[in-house]
Parts: sequence; C-alpha cells; structure tokens
Amino acid sequence: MGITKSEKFTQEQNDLAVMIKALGHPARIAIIEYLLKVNTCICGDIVGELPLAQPTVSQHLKELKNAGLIKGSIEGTTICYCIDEKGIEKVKSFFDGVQYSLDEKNNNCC
Amino acid sequence: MGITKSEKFTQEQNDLAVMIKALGHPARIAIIEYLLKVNTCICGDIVGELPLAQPTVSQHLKELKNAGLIKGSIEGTTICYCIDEKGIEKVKSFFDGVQYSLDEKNNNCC
DNA sequence: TTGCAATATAGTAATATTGCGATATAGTAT
DNA sequence: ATACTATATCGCAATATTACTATATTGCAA
Repeated sequence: MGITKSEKFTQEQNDLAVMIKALGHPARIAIIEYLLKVNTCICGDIVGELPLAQPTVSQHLKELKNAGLIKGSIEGTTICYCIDEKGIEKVKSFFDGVQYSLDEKNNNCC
Repeated sequence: MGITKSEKFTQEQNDLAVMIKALGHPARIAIIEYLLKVNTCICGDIVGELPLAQPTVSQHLKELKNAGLIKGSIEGTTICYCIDEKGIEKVKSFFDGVQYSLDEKNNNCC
C-alpha cells in the first residue's frame, strides 16, 4: 500500500519516525552537513552545493523544514536556512536513550 | 522517479542514509524500543507486540537487519533478534557530531 | 508420519518518494 | 517597465515502500 499505519503507533513514535525519515536520504544528510560547515546560516547557495537540480533541492529543503530539522527565513532575494536545534535535539535524545539502554544491560547474548 | 541518485553522494552519506532511513518508520522504532525493553534478546514474540500482520513485521525486521541495526539468529523454532550495537553506534555518532558542531558555533542567527 | 507453531517469501495493490523540466513567484536592479 | 536572480510549485514518470493474503519453510512434538 505504501501507506504507514500511523494510527497504530504512539504520537511519539510517529513524530520521531517523521524526523528520522527526513534524514534518511543522502541529499538531506548532505544539506545538514553543509549547514553545519558554513559559519553563517545566511546561505543562498545550497543548490550549488548539491549534485541535484534546483527543484529537487528545494523539495528536500521543504521536507527537512516540515520535519522541524531546519528553519528558513526570507532574506531578500535569498533565503536563510539553518539548523533547527530543537529538532536535532529531539532526534539525538532518542539515540542517547537507546545507547543508555544498551549500556544498562549487557546484551551480549547473540 | 523514486530512485535515489546514490552515485552523486559519498559512501558515508549513503551508508548513513540507509541506516537512518531504516529507523524512519514507527513500526521499526517500536521494534527497537521493544528489543531494548525486554531483558533477554531471545524473543520470539515480536509479532505479538506489534499492531501489524506477521509478514509485515517480518519485512520490517528484515529491513532493520539489512541496515545493520539488529541481528537475528535461529534458535530452534523461534528467532533471537537483538540490537546490533555497532550499527546503532554509527548512527549515534553522526548525531553526536551534529550536536558538537552546533555547540561549537552558536548559530543563533535565525 | 502428521500436525502445529514460528517465521519467511511470493505476489499484489495502493500509496509515497525521487527527480526533473516547465513555469510561477518575488525581490532587486537597471 | 524590463530584465535578472533565487526559490517555489506544478505536473509528470519511474521507482520504492507499506501492508496484506496466500503459501512455503523449518523445527518440534505427539
């Protein structure tokens, strides 16, 4: 079907999945990495940094924005995109929790 | 097209994307959370824990396994699934790096 | 052997994703 | 007003994903 049965899972699981899924594409990872690399977030050259056509990049940016991982504000002709720390924090805390649980129990049975 | 232009990105970006993408579904997050919750990893009841049909769960497990996030070994009639710490560590270190970069620069321009 | 329980695979339908060209929009400059 | 630049949106085609039913496989037990 291609449709996820979101109603069967908790809000938290769904929200987290949306954010994580947004990062599950090399282009979007590249975007995040680029935003981290440049020192200012006033950057109107993301398209030039990626090996994809402009509409495709725009689409990826939109997805990251929808997921709450980046923020974008209009800055004249260009657009200022930057990392949304809150979003990143949410995802990171999930993985921190996973790691913590793993450390708690030594799951060395396999 | 639905096809990702992997050849345009680095190996690292692609590998990471595959792993992260595998976690970008509530069912697969639920599986990971369940594996963390149970104290032993000899668990033949994952299907019963999820609100999805058995083949669907099997498919999700396969995807997590392919991504290197869980391991499964046959244990008679049942199968022992457990978290693959190496895989989790790879994903986690990416987010740790992101956080580190964010802390380095105070990107408060938006 | 036969039957059962647990899991996997095949096949399929519905929907989502990816990527692009064409076009629209908005701001800025001449 | 016109032209240019940057970004977004539309519409499409190709492929991927999700979920299911039906069926296969494997191991164990009676």
